[in-house]
Amino acid sequence: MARAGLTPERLTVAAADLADEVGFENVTVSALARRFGVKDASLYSHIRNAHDLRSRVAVLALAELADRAASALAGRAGRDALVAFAGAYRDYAKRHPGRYAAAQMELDLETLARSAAARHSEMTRAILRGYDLSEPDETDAVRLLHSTFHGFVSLERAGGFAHTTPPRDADATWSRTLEALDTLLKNWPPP
Amino acid sequence: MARAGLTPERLTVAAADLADEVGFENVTVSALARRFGVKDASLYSHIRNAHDLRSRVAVLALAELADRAASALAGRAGRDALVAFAGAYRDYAKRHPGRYAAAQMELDLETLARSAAARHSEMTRAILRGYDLSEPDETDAVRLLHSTFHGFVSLERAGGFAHTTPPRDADATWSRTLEALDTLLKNWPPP
DNA sequence: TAGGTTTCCTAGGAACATTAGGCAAACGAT
DNA sequence: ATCGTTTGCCTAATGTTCCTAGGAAACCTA
Repeated sequence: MARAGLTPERLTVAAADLADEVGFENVTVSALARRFGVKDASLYSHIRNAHDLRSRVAVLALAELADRAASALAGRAGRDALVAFAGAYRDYAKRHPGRYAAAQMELDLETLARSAAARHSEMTRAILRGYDLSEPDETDAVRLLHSTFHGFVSLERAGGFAHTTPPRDADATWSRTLEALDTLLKNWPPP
Repeated sequence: MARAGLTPERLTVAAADLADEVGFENVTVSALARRFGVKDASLYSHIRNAHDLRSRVAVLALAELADRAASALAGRAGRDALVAFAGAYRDYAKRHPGRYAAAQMELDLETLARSAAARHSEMTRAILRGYDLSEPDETDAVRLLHSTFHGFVSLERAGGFAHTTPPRDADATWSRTLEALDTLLKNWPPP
């Protein structure tokens, strides 16, 4: 019987694609095996278990997201950098809902350490160099930006902005939010 | 055989408690049946299916959260109101991680409409009355506050703030974040 | 081409989700 | 009280998923 050529990497990418198609919560070992035309048990030579598989998707997504953010950031500074970075973030979440959901998964500290999470922080810090903040304000601002981007994207995806009175386009709110954050970083309150 | 006295309400509360103890993703029909000492099948007279059960937990959590926020808000205005509201939000998430995770579940629009989601928006709007914003800025600010609170709590829980250099207490960042948001609302950028 | 390794298989068990149909407890009306 | 009706929990059964153990065939290497 011809072999399917499974590897942890191929499985991870396929699982990520599956997540984008049917939702991260529906990424199962069975579904993935089906996609490769092999039996469930065959996957266990390449991944430890279902949780391991999902973690790998999370790590992949974090890395991809960091790559896009890095590209967006290249050659920009200050407010431009902020807008580009945030745009890359939101765009990725829109295009890859399953991957983005994976990236939000609770990773154990070891996996988190091996992930691109640190790159995300560094990039956010790079943006802040265009403003005038010193520690610990910079760390606080990094966290605030992360929180706001993630919270916005997450609420938008959950339909939290759908039924408001008066109606208001999410894109419009997004630009205004970025303007507001820019203003805030320029007027960061003294201790 | 003595009856167990199951009702949708009791099941929902028990499922919410279970979520806080073992995590929302481990709330299963089987585990809940075990807790009541009945067979799995017995629950299906009271809930439609597993998804229905989890949605009910989500609706419960949203309502509880709205109640706490409302209490926190009572008699306060402006910056005080902002801090109290946000504190209630974060505190609930810390005390009830399973319920909070449930509240983040993607609800279908019908369930969302029957939930306390609208009360949350109204309360956030109430806070903003202490500042000087008019539409559509007010809607944008509501969304920004929601996003930031949710994003912060969500990242904090996922361990996103654990390993930063330099180290920085999450509580400290939280107070500074609220100060910053207060400043921002007082200096909301013109269109 | 023979031996060893890797890859995928079969077989099987445990947990969970769900449906169909049954019996007994609770309840309401006489 | 008792009779019928409703309701609540049961047994039984099916399908899905996760996972382990051990076997056979494909691939690699000497």
